[in-house]
Amino acid sequence: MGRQQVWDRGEVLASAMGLFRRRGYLGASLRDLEEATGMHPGSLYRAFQSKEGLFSAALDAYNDQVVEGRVRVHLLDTQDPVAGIRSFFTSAFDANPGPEPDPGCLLTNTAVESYTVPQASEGVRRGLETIESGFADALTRARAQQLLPAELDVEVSAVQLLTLYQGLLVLVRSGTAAAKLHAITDGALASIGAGQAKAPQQASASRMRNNDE
Amino acid sequence: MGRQQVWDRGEVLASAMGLFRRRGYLGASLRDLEEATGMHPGSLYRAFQSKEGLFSAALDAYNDQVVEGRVRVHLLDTQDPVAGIRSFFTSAFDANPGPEPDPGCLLTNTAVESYTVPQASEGVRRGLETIESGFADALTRARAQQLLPAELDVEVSAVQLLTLYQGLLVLVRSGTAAAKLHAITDGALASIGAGQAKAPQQASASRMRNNDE
DNA sequence: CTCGTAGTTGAACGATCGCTCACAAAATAG
DNA sequence: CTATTTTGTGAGCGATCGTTCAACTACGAG
Repeated sequence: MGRQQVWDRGEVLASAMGLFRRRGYLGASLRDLEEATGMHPGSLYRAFQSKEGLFSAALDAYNDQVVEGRVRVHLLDTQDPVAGIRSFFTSAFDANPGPEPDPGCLLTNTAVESYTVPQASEGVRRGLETIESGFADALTRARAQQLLPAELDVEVSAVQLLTLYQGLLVLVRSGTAAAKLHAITDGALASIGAGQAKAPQQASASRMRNNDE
Repeated sequence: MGRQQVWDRGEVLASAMGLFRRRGYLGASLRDLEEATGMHPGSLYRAFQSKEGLFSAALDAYNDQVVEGRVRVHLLDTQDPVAGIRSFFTSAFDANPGPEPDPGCLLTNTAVESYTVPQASEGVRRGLETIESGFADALTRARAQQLLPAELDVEVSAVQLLTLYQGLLVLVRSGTAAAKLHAITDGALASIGAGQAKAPQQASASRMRNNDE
């Protein structure tokens, strides 16, 4: 019984997530969120109790949809795990269609903003672990396919890739040129020994040199 | 002629810098900044014109003092450049004395918060470049001392270290355990080929395994 | 001692913040 | 229909935001 809900939780969380990714927790005001989601403050607070509650739900949705989706597509379900690692990196800065430069990674941004949203740290931890274990899976398969050196330490390399990836996202936000980001991606693959058995794409031959956008 | 200024610009900027590092630009309110610096709004605005102006000055001071100082001590003035690179990494999460967990890197935080403080991007760029060229200098000297492989590409490795370092700072803010951060540092040195000629400290023998603080 | 100048002080401005709540609207039950 | 329950609506709350400004205080010059 009672009136039926007219808004879709997934759509609302997607809109809120987009705003939080672009502007951060503090930078997204409730008025902004109302406009983005099309909801009114009463309904928002009935559903999520507070701005923090909405953020928490958006972070969970980000983990469940964006992070897990990207990990699955690029790292788990790929035929060529090495190419998957590469595309996992490049898709973070390539293929930003329109005028919006970059939506930002909610995990990276929230980790840095952690002082302001302390109760979100568990969500951040969960997302980072999802990425790390995705790297570990891809590395294990790549090693089994002899695309990587047999003596590669998968656990250590997975953390290394996670760290490089987070650093790359920081550089993306700082406005680093795409060529440099590609060079970093090449270096990441080189550092785990890729290219000693195969060379699936055009060589990484010094894409650097130009420093700016 | 006229009344003489009673506050020290360096001290005021140091206090403001500390607050911005801990809480970010949006998270540090003017009331907070007044308390931290001991100044009153009138004087603050007379001297810095706006909150953004104060932040800009604090970011410049951060580059000139903290970043350049750390780069000089660990990367430029060291006898052993490889050990310097290691200590540059570890000093970002070790040696946090008291209750405060971590002040945060103003470059990392500002890059991520860039939407809110667009005119700070030049300062961020400058700081990142200082670190990168510091790495390049240390790598060049290390290679000359045959501490690193002769075929090492200094430019590529310097960007790689910068990216890893930024990623490390994100992980620090996410509450990653110190053991894991040490393992990342070990991996960073391993990825540039350190340890093939010398082993200046206790081995990196799998410090991993424990996942949490 | 007076005057002009540079610096300090803090009350208070309008705007916006996160949030509440009384009420209206839409659904089911009897 | 009426009664009950759930959801949507939006005016508006107190608090705080970044910022301004008029009064006040210390200095040097004449």
